[in-house]
Amino acid sequence: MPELPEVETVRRGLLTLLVGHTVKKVTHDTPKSFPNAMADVEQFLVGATVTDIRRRAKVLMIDLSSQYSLVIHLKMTGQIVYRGELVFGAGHPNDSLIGTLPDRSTRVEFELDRGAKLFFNDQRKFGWVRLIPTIEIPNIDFMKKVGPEPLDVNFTDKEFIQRLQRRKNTTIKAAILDQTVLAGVGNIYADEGLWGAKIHPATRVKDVAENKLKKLFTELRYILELSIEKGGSTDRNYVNAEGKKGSYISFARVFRKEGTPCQRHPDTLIKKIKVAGRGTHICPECQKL
DNA sequence: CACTTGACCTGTCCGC
DNA sequence: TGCGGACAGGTCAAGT
Repeated sequence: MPELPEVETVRRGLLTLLVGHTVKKVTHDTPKSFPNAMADVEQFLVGATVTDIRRRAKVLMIDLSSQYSLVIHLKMTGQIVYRGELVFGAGHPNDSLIGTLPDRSTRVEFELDRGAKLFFNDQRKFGWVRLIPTIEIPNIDFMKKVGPEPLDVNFTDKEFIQRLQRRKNTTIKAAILDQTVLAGVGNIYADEGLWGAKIHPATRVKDVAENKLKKLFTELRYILELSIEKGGSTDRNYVNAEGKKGSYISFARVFRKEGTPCQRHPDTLIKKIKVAGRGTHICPECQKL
């Protein structure tokens, strides 16, 4: 769920809401969600001020004045939600969007100055928050192997094709979901991009013509940009930093559209199949093996 | 090494 | 209505 556009939307929200706040206190209910020693929390988090919010792939980074950062992966059901007296008062309409916090999915609660709070909620406990020195972020395993940012202007379609073709015997869907090939694409945008490029998701990479791969790159970039514009996709759990849902899903052409007509072939219904172990949505007419 | 599958979790939905 | 099982999808570990 939280893929590149969703994490980017959270980043932009936090940039406005969180930068400048000082952390007063931290509590968590699940060691798995926040595995740091409390001694580190006391020394490098409590009393520190938020200086910047960054994103790489689907990973969010909250930089602190202590030269440490909160590194966050939302995985499937993670949420980062800010609640501040300056933005939401009691009875504010946004309260109804996500309910009262903390709730039973709240894993970490950050108390901030000026009465504000930051919540890390995660129903399924796959996500995590880690406090690490800012300078060491590039050395964590994920950062060392993650591929280029799709929206980086220096990432050329030639390189995209080269990186994809390293996985020549796997399916094209598995290849674009592989974070070492390129960063940030998950199940929703994989399906949307493959429909846009008219490629069947189960096609082996080696069997996809280069002009189609080039088209796929263009489509993925277009879709990711459009989704950021729409505030991301809310399928089930995702909300932005203010607890609000995204609207991209209403623009989706195939994702969760099974049984509805294809936009290019009104007589053909979108079908749901399984590729690379994931629910996959296709138009059987424009995406053939 | 390349590739696939299962595990991690919990809530929801579907069929009986 | 209750209950079991399938499903949701990001990443890593373990398996082929």
